[in-house]
Amino acid sequence: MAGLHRSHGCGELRAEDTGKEVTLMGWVHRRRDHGGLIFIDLRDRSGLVQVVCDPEAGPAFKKAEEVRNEYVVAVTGRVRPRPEGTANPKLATGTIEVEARKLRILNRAKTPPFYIEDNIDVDEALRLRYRYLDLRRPEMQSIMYLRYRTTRAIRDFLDSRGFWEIETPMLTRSTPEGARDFLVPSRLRPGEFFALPQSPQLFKQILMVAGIERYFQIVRCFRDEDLRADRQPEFTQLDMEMSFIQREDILNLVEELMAHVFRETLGIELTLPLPRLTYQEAMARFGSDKPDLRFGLEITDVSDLVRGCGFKVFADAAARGGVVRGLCVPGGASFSRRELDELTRAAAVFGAKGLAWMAVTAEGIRSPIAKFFTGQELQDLVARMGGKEGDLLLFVADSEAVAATALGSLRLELGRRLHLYEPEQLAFTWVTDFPLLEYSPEEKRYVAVHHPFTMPMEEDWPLLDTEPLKVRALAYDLVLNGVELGGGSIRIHRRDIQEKMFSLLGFSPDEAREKFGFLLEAFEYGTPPHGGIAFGLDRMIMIMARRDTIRDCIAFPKTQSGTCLMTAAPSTVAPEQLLELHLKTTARPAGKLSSAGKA
RNA sequence: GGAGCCGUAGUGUAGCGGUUUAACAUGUCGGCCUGUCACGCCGAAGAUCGCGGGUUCAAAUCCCGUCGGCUCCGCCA
Repeated sequence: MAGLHRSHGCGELRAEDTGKEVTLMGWVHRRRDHGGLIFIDLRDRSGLVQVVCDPEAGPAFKKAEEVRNEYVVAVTGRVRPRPEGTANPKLATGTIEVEARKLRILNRAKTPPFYIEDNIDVDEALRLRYRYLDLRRPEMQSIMYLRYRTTRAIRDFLDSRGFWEIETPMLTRSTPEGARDFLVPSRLRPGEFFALPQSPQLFKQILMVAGIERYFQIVRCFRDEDLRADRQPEFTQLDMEMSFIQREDILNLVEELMAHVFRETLGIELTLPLPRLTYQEAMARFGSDKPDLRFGLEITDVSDLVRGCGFKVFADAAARGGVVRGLCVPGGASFSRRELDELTRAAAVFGAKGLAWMAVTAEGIRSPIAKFFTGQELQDLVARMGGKEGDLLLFVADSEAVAATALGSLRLELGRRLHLYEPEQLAFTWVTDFPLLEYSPEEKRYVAVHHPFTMPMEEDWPLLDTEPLKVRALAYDLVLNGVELGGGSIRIHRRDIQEKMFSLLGFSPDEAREKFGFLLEAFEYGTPPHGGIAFGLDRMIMIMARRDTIRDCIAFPKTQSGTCLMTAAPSTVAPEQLLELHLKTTARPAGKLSSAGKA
């Protein structure tokens, strides 16, 4: 490197730079050796440029013969226009090239196990094992850059609205409720453990007691649960909390935040206000508490129409307090037997015991169950569901919850299959008025749908004593394209309501003090009304980058089994380390992970 | 905890109706080549068919187990 100073990024050079003497540093993307003339596509973070090594131009040519893909090199030369007819319109730098005078090999490279370019078709395990090569690919770099620009836009916006970013502990206390904790043993306190935070929930509320008024944090959170395409054991939240506000204030602020972020990062203007659905509506119409509003295909309830019908499955479901609901699939009458079987299987995954269908044809209704209905009943069903010739009516008869979720998942499957939406579309919606409580059969008690500090809606307070399951919470989720981006609530700041809540959750005052003592104590010293929200940043980036998994939006993600293929973590540790921590394991460790380092 | 899909040269695939020199593409290495940009042409090397066991005269191929990856259910206040 001595004496060499990088003057430009490879991708920055343009026709205006013609004649300039430049020094570039980057990776050899490709070498085209014509014997007497060598082309090198040189790549760095900014892009690609063609370097020409001509024996006449200097000693670079000799060096270029040694060069291989992914070698790190420095090139000094002059920018010149490409000869007539040799411009490359596919490259931003395609009208010019750099005539290399000097070329220095800064580092050699082994041949990489996959191409360093976009749209590669390799096993994801290989990409994860060689993540540093994967991240060298332009599409991955652009996601990392998008992620950085997004957090910067968030910070800019919240700063302009008077929010302070404050850090909260990573080593904290295990609290009941919620996901499984990751535990960290305390060396100094034998037998005791810290937990990694599932979210900074309690701390941010205490910051409100502390008079911070407006807090945010872009913060790592940890949940020891099974992974999914959109779930990692460690993930990043945008966490916010505000004092002296009401629900509307938070929703409005978040809408402006989203509008700012999408404008600054993607140049997309959102139309405000964002749509809103209540939980009830979302479940009834879309069969989901995170409905994908990029397309219609709404669910229709026909329970009343089939109550007395001759088809026992429907009539019984309606009579026993269940529901019969359906979807009208445009053009679905042409589905094959096999496609119908697939849909039935898809519905079964979510607990539906069966899927009934009726095809609307020119000759009338074609269906294995048509014979159980009168002509009038069939006519009413088709009319209610808006069926037209060529459509397919699908029905699920079950409890309300099963019918809703089964049809909700069918709806998504059909939306995808029938291309009912453009993948590019962005459909935000708020879902509000979540139930405060749900009943847990395993624990035989009520559990909080959101969390134990969520404020019930004031008009439902009387129901707390009579029908707690009907109480709605001042809780809200922001949903984008069927993905839950985040959720929050107005918090309880009144002691009597908090005590009521604990008693509904089955905690005695002593238990509540034992589990949440520090928060309850803080609340006794003058708590402002407050509320907040938290967003899954990884998921947000996933949608913005139009990816199918958050693994693509995290620099170093874990596999579905929670391991890191690059570092081979987790691993066993030295016996002395365990001894120091006063730990003894009862497990035989699983098979060793193979890692790049050991290969 | 459960269901499904996948695992064959560095990479992506074919072969799976049991007997093949395990094929193709690409990459790699060597040679030739002064306007290519997925450069081209010629040649070469490269595979314990994820691992273990079983069935059989014979297994990449069939069976069982196991490991790893992915998707989903449960789980994720």
